[in-house]
Amino acid sequence: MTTNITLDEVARAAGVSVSTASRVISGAVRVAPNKREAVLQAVRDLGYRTNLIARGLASGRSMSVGILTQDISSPYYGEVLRGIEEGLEGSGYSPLFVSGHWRVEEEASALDTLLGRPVDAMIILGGHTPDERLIQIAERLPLMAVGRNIRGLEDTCLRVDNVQGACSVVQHLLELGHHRIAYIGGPTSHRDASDRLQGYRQALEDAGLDFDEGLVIEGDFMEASGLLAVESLLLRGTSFTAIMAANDQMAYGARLGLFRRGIRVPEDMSLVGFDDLPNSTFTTPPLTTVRQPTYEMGLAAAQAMLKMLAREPVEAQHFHAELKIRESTARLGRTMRGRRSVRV
Amino acid sequence: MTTNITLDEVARAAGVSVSTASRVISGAVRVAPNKREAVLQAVRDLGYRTNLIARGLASGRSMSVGILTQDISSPYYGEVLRGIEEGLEGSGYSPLFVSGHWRVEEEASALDTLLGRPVDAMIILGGHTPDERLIQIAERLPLMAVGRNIRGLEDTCLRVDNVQGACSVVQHLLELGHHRIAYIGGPTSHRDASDRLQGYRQALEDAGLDFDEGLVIEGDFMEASGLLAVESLLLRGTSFTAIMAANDQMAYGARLGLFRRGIRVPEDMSLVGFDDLPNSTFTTPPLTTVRQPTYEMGLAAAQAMLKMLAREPVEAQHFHAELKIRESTARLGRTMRGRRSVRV
DNA sequence: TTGTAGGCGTTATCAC
DNA sequence: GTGATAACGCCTACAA
Repeated sequence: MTTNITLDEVARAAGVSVSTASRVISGAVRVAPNKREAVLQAVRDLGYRTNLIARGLASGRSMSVGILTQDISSPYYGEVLRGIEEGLEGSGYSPLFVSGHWRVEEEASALDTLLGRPVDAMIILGGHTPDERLIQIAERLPLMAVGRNIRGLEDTCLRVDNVQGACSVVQHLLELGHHRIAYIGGPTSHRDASDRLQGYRQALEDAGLDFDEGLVIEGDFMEASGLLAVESLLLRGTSFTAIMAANDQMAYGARLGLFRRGIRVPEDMSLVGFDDLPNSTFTTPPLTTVRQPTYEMGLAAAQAMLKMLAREPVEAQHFHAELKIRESTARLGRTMRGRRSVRV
Repeated sequence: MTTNITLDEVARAAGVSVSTASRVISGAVRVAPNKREAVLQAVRDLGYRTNLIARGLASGRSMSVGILTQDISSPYYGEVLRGIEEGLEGSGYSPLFVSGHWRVEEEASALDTLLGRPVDAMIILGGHTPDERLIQIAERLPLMAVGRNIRGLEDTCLRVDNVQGACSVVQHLLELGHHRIAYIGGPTSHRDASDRLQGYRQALEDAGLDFDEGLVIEGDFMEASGLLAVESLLLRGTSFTAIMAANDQMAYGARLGLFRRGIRVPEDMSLVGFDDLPNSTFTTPPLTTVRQPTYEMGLAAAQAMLKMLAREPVEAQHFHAELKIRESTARLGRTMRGRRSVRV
């Protein structure tokens, strides 16, 4: 039990009524300068702090926004969270983070937690919650989504074009002379994963190349699966000169798998990721990847949400995925003399 | 404005009083089975959800705990946050994360935010907030700290022995035959940093080796500073055969710096980090480092805090730092033939 | 401009 | 067991 100073005591100390004290604290309304000072003085003296719970009940606004993320320690969403935090800075709203771990039931209970608080608005990061549920929630409070597309709420969904991003990777590799590009995909249930795979296929098709099932393998977006994927690909015996992973984490795993086999990147094998995690600048070699403006999207989501809370209209925003060419990709054949076979 | 179903409506629908409805919802007290069922039915029918704000006001407990972290996207604290989340699971308490970014004023306002909500308890992760302030807060509500030591509150501070951890690194390197061990430290204002430096010095002393200023350089715990540190060390012209970084992030940077110079790890140079970030298993080569049980500490912090909330006594807990020997360290001289000079 | 009083949704304290 | 009713701390008409 936290027996705090209440507005009542402040008012008494300042010799004014609670309402006057309230007005001073809340700011907006005009109050006589002398009384205002008296109140502020009392606040300082007593160390008063507005009880946001009480204010929330009285005003009907909790001054908190719910953020449904999938993993609080995810390097990918971490950047988005940072952007959201930044965007909320100084707005008076506090973020309330809950994690869904990509499991529908867990997301559902996390959403219930947020609705039960209740929060004034929500930002949804990815996840598998059905569109219907989100639309339902959006009817009751401002809702923004990052990294997913909700049919009917397109304007409040912040996404990058994963198809295009994946295309640009393939094009880059093709330009470097690679024709046999292995693909380590994400879980097919995941929208980003399917979009990126689609980009890979489309770019190959555009280049007049056949899609080869034998070059594709499915991972789960985690490092270990990238490692295993490389092992599997090598065991298959099909030849390839570049690997494209559907995200950076799997690319890290793939990198290690190649390292274990003594296959050099990029001399023997080009490697590309997707996401441009903070770490990708510092891998050895730095990873060619696709940068999504995750921080910016978090920031934009927060700002758009604040607009909605202020009943201002928000319009659709587009974010571009940008290919970051670093040192994990190289022209095919340039170092052919030192090249080892990638066949096992 | 979220016009929600209220207890009142539920009670009316169930044909009972609000008090009875409240009792059913809250659980504890006994209620006639038939009325209980009627209430639960009404809850389902109307889709009632307890308003935690109102409950908080009435009960004096907000059922939320404040977590002061430094960076919501920090890979190090991320693990702790995950542990805390897990530890709170099913307890009814929700975590409220705020970030201080290692800046005293920002931490102070973050703490104010938490106190103003108000939260029922707090967990402090690192930071530079003065001990006095934390002690002051701890008098009003249960408080646990991870990664810092508050004089007078030792029992509620979860830490690992950084000195010992750093010692074990040096010992490992000495055993491998390294005598010239460069050290990339963290900011001196940082307690973990000074402890680790102390461990480095102490281990050298114990081994009868002189401490060489020229082998030590100060970074800021970020990757880029590790890269710069390697550059500086090489420019100094002093020779060394191993690098010990005060955290993994700087070790990543150092790794890249060495890579750029064509210095191989571990053939030409052994490299050790500290923290065992999730990524360190997947760098090339996997990094020898010191594992701190961060997830476990987060979990333990949450559990201890729940105990305190239940007015149960908590006792001091000790966590051990464990040297994880991986592939970035090797015996000196073993690959001497292929060795390049590390002098520039 | 200021104060009084009612209400926000729930829990807690009483009687019954 | 159950049901009125008074808090909880604040905001906000409404009246002065």
